[in-house]
Amino acid sequence: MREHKPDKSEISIVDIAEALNVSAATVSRALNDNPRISEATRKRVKDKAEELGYRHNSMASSLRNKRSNIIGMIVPRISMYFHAIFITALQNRLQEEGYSLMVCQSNDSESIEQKLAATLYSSRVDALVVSLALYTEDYKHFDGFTKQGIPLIFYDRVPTKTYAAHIIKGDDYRGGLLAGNHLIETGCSKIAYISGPLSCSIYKERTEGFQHALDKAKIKLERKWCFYQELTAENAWNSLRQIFVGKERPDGIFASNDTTALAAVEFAREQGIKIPDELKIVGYSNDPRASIISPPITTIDQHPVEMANRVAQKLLNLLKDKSLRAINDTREIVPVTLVRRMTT
Amino acid sequence: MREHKPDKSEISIVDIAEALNVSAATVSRALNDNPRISEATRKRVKDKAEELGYRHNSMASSLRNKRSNIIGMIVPRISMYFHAIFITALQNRLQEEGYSLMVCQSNDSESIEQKLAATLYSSRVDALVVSLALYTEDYKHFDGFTKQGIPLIFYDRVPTKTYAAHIIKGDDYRGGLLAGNHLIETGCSKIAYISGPLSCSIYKERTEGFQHALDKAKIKLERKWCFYQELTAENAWNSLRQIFVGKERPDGIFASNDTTALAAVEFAREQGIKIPDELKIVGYSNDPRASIISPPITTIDQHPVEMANRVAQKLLNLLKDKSLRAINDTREIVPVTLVRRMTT
DNA sequence: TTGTATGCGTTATCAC
DNA sequence: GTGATAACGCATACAA
Repeated sequence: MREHKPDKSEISIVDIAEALNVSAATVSRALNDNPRISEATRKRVKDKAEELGYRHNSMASSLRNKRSNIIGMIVPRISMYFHAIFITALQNRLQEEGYSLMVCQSNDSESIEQKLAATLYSSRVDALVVSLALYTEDYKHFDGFTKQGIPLIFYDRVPTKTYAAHIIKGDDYRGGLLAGNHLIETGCSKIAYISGPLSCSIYKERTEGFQHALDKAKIKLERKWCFYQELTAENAWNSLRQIFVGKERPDGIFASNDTTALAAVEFAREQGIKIPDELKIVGYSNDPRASIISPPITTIDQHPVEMANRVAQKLLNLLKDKSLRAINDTREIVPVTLVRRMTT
Repeated sequence: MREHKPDKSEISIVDIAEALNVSAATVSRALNDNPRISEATRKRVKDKAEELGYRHNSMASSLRNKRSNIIGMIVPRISMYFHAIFITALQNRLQEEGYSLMVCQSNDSESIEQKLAATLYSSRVDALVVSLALYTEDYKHFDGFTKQGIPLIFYDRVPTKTYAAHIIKGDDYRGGLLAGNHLIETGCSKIAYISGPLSCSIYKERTEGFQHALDKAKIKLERKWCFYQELTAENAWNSLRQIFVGKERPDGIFASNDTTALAAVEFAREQGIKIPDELKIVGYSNDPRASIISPPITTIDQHPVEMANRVAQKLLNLLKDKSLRAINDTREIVPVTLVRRMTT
C-alpha cells in the first residue's frame, strides 16, 4: 500500500496515470509516442506530465531495456588537439542519434586505462571507443566487452597485436613514408628521428614507413640520432641536445608529433641553426601550434573529423543492427596528408 | 518461474546466490563489503563472482539507490585550453571518489545547451557543472536541478544576473584591471579593445576592470577601437583591419582572449608594425600558443587547475552532506596573474 | 551473521 | 486503444 508522502517531489508515470485515471502502461506508451495510442490520450498524458513536472527516469528505463544509450570512451588526454577534435566530431554525431558520450582519460597510464575499462564495463555502456595509452600492449581489460557482444572500436592508437575488435586508424605507415620522402626530396641526407615508444601502434608504423623511405634512398638512420620515448617537450629538448652535441650534425629531423617538432624549432632558434637551410623539420598531427610558430612547421594531417565520422558510422551500424556484431575485426585506414610549410 | 535460458550470459547476484546456496541479500552485502557479513562468506561470494564473470549492474544499483554517481558537465568547447585543463583536473579528482564525469559541449549554442541540460536532467546526474555558452542570458533550463535539490555549480562563465546556484569564477574584473594598468604603465595611451560579447560574464567583467584602469589614468576608450564579438581568429582580423585603417593608430591592444591576441601579433607582423615598440598587446588565458608565437604574448593566467580543485571540493561537500544544500548561492573568486612576455 | 520480502520506475507481453 | 502484470538487478528494513 502506497503511503502518503507529503514531500514526494519526484513524479513517476504512475502518478500521471493516477491523475488521469489511466494505466501506467498507457502513460508509458503515450510518452514514447507509441503509434497504438490515440492522439487524444497522448496529448492528455503529455500535458499532465508537463504540468506535474515529470522527468523521464533513464535508470529505470535502461534497466528495463538493457541499454544505457551511453557510449564509453577512453582517450589518452583530451588536451591533445587530435583527440579534442575527434571527440567533438564524434559527440556531435552521436548526440543526433540520442546517444551520450562518457569520455574518460587514461593520462597515458595503462593501469588507469584498466580501471576505466572496468568502470565503463559495469556502467553498462552500449559500446566502447578507445585510443590506447602509450605503453599498453596487453588488451585483456577489454575482453569483457567483446565477450558480452558490446561493440568495441579502437581508433588512432590501436592494438599492435591481433585482437578481436574494430579498428579505424590513420595511415601512419604512409605518414612516416611521406615525411621521409619529403625530407629526402628536399635534400636531406643526414636525418635524425624522434619517435614515440614502439609499443604504440602509431609510432611503430610511422617508424616503418619512415624507415622504408630512407632504405629506398639508401640513407642510413644513425643509432645515436634515434629516440623512442614519450614525446614531451622536455624529452625532446634532451634528445636535441644529444643530437647536436658533436661536430657532425643532421640536416633533417622527423619528429613524430608536433610538440617535438615545436621543440626542435625552438632549439634551432636558440642554437642559431637556420631553418630550413641548415636543418629541415617535419612534425606530425597538424596541431594548430605548428602553424603559429616561426617558421611554421611542415607536418602530417591526420584528418580527425573524417576519422570520427567513420567511427560514428561504424558505431551506429553496430548499435542498430546486432547481427553485424558477428564480425568484430574490421579495419579501416584513413588517409593522411603532408602539409608543407616553412621548415622544409 | 525462471525459465531455462541456455544463452543467458549475464550473471546477476541471484545466480551467485543460487550457486552458493545463500540469499541474494547476502551476496549483495558481501559484494559491497558490508561489515555485517562474515569474512568467510565474503570471500566465497567474491570468488564465485569472479569465477562466474559477474559484473555489477550500475543501472539497477542506481535505480535502487536513487543516485547515478555521474556528474554532468556542460562546457562551451573542450578544445579550448582553459576548459581542457579544467576538465582533466576535475575528472582526476572526482574519479578518486568514485564519480564519473559526463562532459557535454554546447559549442557555444544556447539551444544546444538547453537540450543538454534537459538530457542530463533526465539522465539523473548527481550534480551539474556548467560553463555557459556565449550568449546565454536566460537560465531557466537549469531551474529543474535546483528545484530537485541537485547541486548546480557554474564556473568561469557564470550567470550575469542573480541566480540561485554555486559560482566559482576567475577574478575577471581584476584581470581586466591588470591588463589595462599594465598597458598604461608600459606607456600606452591610445588603446584598442577586442572583447567577447557582454552577455558573457567573463567579458563583461574584464571590460569593467579594464575600463576602470583607463578611467583612473584618464584615458578614453575610442568607440571605433572597441569590439564586442565572438573571439575567433577571423573576427579578430576583421576588427584589426578596421582599427588600423586610418592614420591614427593605437599603441596598445587588450585582446580578451589569446586567439585574438595571436591574430593581433600576426596582423602586426604582416603590416610591419613593430611589437612592442609601436604596438603593445595583452591577451587573456595563458593559452600555450601565446608562449609559442614570436614574440611571445603577455597574457593573464586564470589558474584552471586551482579553479577545478575548488569546484571539486565544493561538489564533494555538497554530494556528501545533503544538509549543505540548504544554501545554494555561494560564490568564490579565483585569483588571476599577469604573465609578462615580449609583447609589452 | 544471514534470510525474507519488497520496491525503485519503466516497459514488454499478453489479454480484452 | 487500453489495462493488468511481471520482470529488469539490486539493496534495504525487518525478522530470525
